[in-house]
Amino acid sequence: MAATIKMVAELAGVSVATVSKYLNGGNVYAENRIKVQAAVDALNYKVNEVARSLKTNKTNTIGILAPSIQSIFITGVISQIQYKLLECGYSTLIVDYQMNDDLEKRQLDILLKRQVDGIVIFPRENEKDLVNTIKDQNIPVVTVDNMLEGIACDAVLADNMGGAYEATEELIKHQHKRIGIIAGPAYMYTAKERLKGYFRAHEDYFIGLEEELICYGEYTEQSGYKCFNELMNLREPPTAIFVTNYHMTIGALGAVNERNMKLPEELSLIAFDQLEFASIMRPPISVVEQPLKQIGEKVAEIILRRMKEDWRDFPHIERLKTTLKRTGSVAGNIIK
Amino acid sequence: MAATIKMVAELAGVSVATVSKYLNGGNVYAENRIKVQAAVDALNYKVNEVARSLKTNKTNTIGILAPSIQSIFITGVISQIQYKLLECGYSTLIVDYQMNDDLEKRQLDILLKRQVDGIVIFPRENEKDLVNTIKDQNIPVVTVDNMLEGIACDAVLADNMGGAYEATEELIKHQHKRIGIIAGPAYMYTAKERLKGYFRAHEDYFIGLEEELICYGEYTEQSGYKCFNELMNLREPPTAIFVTNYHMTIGALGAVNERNMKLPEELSLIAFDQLEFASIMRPPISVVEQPLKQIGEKVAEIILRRMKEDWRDFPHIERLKTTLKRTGSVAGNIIK
DNA sequence: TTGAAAGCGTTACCAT
DNA sequence: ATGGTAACGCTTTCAA
Repeated sequence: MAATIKMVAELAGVSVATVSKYLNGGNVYAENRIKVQAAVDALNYKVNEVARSLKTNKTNTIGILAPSIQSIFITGVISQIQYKLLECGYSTLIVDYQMNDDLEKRQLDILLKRQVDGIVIFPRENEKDLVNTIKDQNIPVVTVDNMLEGIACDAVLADNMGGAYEATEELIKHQHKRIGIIAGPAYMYTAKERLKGYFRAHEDYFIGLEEELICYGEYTEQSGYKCFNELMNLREPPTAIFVTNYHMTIGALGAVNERNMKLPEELSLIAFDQLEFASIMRPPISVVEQPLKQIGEKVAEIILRRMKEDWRDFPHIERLKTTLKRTGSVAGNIIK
Repeated sequence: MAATIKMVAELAGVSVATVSKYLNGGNVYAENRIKVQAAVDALNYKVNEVARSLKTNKTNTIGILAPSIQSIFITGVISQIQYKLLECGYSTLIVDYQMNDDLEKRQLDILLKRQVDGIVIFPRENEKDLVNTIKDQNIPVVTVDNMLEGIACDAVLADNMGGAYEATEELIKHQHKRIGIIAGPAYMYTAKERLKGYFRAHEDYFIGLEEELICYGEYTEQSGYKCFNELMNLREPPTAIFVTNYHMTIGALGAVNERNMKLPEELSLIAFDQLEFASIMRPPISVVEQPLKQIGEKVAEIILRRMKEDWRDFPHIERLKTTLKRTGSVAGNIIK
């Protein structure tokens, strides 16, 4: 049976109120401080956060609603959020909805029932209702890696357009004119932004866009594989391909192997996302990396501010710079 | 302001006791059921789990204490645990101690203060004290991917010895006689077991062990790189290498590239762990995979049983079979 | 500075 | 079946 504040008070010979004040850093006679601390030690007392939460109406917990916890992007960001929040005395309740709409609702419900003080959500597409539900309860919410259009909500994401622009530009500068893109689902904000970066780079360098060079995948390995083959089966295949996320890159590289193609001689390739294995591929894969740490830090910072009722810059949209890692998967003469 | 049970009771014109009974599936007049449900809907009432927990002394939460949530092994297992527990109405509070002893203690403290009903821990080495602390509080605890020796505790892990045996045997069957191993830290249980499998296979096939072929890494990328080079710099280097975890495999493969070596012609290689990229390497890397899902399921099953006070088979040690994926990174004539 | 007591939202006992 | 009420462990107000 765990010790309670009452037991501590009795052992120390003071009132419960005094113990509470001591524990929360209030003014207590030096003499009593010692007695209370002795009792705490003797009983190995630990405050019951459940009771505290009920009384204070604050759980010091923020919920994180993620589509999956098996993606390095997501866990990297979450890990950083956790770390930052921990410093400020907050815990995180992470729930994973396995890309399933129903489960997502249930999981959000759980977070709400547990009275989390704030929510971080990695939306996929249609969670406007969810976000509104949360806002209705006056719970701060920050979205990550996506923007829910037509809704006022803080959001933190990578500069997807900028990153995609940089990737495309890198290919263009290597003299590529026919650049294929394996894009994400047309309804996803990040996918749209990445595509936009690809478009802009073409415009800026006066290269015409070819419809057939744009293939929409589903951010999955299978679709990456399929799109890659579609692009390479064109009458006039691209000389370079930009793959816009991790899983599709795996699929595309599988197809590269199957076709026994040599990178970068036969094809230049550049990817978007965190690729732990990028450096050990032969050749290493050039990649536009997202700033995981900074994203996590920014999310934590914003949600902490909101929980302190600081709404000055609401809604805040933060786009963080990506990093292009140039390695050996892009070939061609460099112009410029 | 969120609705409370009292507000529901008032609106429905019944007592809070009746509402509570209704919510918890007790016997309530059909007429009242309807009235209460109507009030619940009207107010968008959601039970306050914090208050419920205080009263029932159960949080329906289990804590997961992991060294990091950025490893696919760990997140794969956690994801499965979450999923299974969710079905039974439990949530999971995941905390990540970033391989840091102090942080680990703090995080455990948080779990305890939050009154979790059970704890799953991925220990590294010296968490016997921690586990005892938990047991002292009568909180069920299950360890994953490690065995704390000299302590009675449920444990679920891959059959590390069997998997390592199989990997080594695979190499032996391809006529390799000088097989290097990049082992884990000598103090880690899983590392010891994997090494033991390597030893046993040598014994069973009457191949002498060579001290110099055993290199102890730290389960990190850097150490994998370093060990690989040490092995290949031997006067008589191995013809095959068994790398015993994910990170060291990345390091080793980096060294392979740097040396511009051709797998499997110049060296056979086999790895242990989940390697998402194994199949897209050229050649694909043969790998002994851990049964993530089954590990997660088993953990959930055991902790659920313990929380129900079913201690029949305590302490239960479960070793789950690994799977050898044969691909193209092992060469040699096959004997059998 | 201290302590008695109210009350957070819920459950569960017990009388009705 | 229903409802009044005590109790869970804590914080906070207010009087002393």
